Amino acid sequence: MSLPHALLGLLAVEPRSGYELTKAFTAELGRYAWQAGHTSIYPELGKLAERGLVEVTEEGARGSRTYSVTPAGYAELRSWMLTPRRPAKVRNEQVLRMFLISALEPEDALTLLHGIADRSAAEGAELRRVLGEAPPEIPAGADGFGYLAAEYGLRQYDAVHGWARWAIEKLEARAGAESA
Amino acid sequence: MSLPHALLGLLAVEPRSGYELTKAFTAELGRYAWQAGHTSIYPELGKLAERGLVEVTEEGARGSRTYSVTPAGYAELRSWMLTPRRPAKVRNEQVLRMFLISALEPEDALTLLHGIADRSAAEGAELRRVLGEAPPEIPAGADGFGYLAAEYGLRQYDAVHGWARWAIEKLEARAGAESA
DNA sequence: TAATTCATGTAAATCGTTACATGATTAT
DNA sequence: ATAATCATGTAACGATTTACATGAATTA
Repeated sequence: MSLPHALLGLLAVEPRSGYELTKAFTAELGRYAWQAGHTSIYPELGKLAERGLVEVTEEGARGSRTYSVTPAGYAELRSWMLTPRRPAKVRNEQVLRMFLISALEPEDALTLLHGIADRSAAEGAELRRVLGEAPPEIPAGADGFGYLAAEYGLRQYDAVHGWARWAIEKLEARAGAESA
Repeated sequence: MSLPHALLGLLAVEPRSGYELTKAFTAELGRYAWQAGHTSIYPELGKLAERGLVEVTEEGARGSRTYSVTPAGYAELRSWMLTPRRPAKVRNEQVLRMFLISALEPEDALTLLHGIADRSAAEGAELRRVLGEAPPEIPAGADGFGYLAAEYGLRQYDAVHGWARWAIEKLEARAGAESA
């Protein structure tokens, strides 16, 4: 259960409300790393506050509460970040599909692989476009957040794309050899 | 909830018992794609059997039961494989750490990145060694399973390694600029 | 014959998602 | 005024994990 650490990490970068945290999980964070909805975030913030790892440092309009990490919270985050437990929790529906490709008929497998190749190329290009507008160095402090993540996403798309193209070639070679 | 599809996929490649399926989840499948333990696998097999998507095709020693996919089960698998639902479920503790790196002090961030770079290099090398012993073409049928997955893992390690080295360089450049 | 591995299961507790619910503020 | 967005929450259900439990077959 890594949700509490995800929240501590986001709040360590910058204090936020539950609502703002929720938005972070619908962006890249939720897309590549960890998903969570507001119905798990709000109760978890309550638990973290009870444990003294976060605290409400500001209350705003519409009953919004801005949370910050406490020193104890930062210590907990740091410990979790630097001591990876094995095995790490992994769950990725897309990757699962890739692992199961051999279960399909070759024709279906190729259809799926072409879809993966096309999508990874398109999303990589889009991300590259967005990154092209960003500064060439990592901005200091809170602005640096997302910079490393974006580059990770980019390399991820490239890796998936390369793999899909490779797999297509291999499958087509096999099909060719069989019909020959 | 992708567990039923993971099971259908594994059984479509080759009929297995719950025990054998459990072992598959502790190997690469569980490491990169989807985790599950025997306590969720056995009940799920029961549910799939009730729905007519799998059936027991063999009973062996020690009460073991070998399951196979039915035509209906294969149809369900195929449909799930070829129509990716958005957003896909993603949960990866290691990737989460990467996303939260900016929350750490630069010194801690570098420690973490060096650890990631070292581990991805070592695991990539090990996988490369294992793959070096494999045939250069995808084996037909059940033996082809794992071949695509292994190459995916390899490219994954390379991508993570490249990213970590890039991030280390960027962070060191920033640290240098600040102290200058 | 003792330890290990094979092989399956249940129960309780925890975690996560979906559906339901409310009200304040801002933009059109 | 109306719609959209901001902002928080609870309840019920479903999924997952951890702990508990059993016994057969194999290996040392």
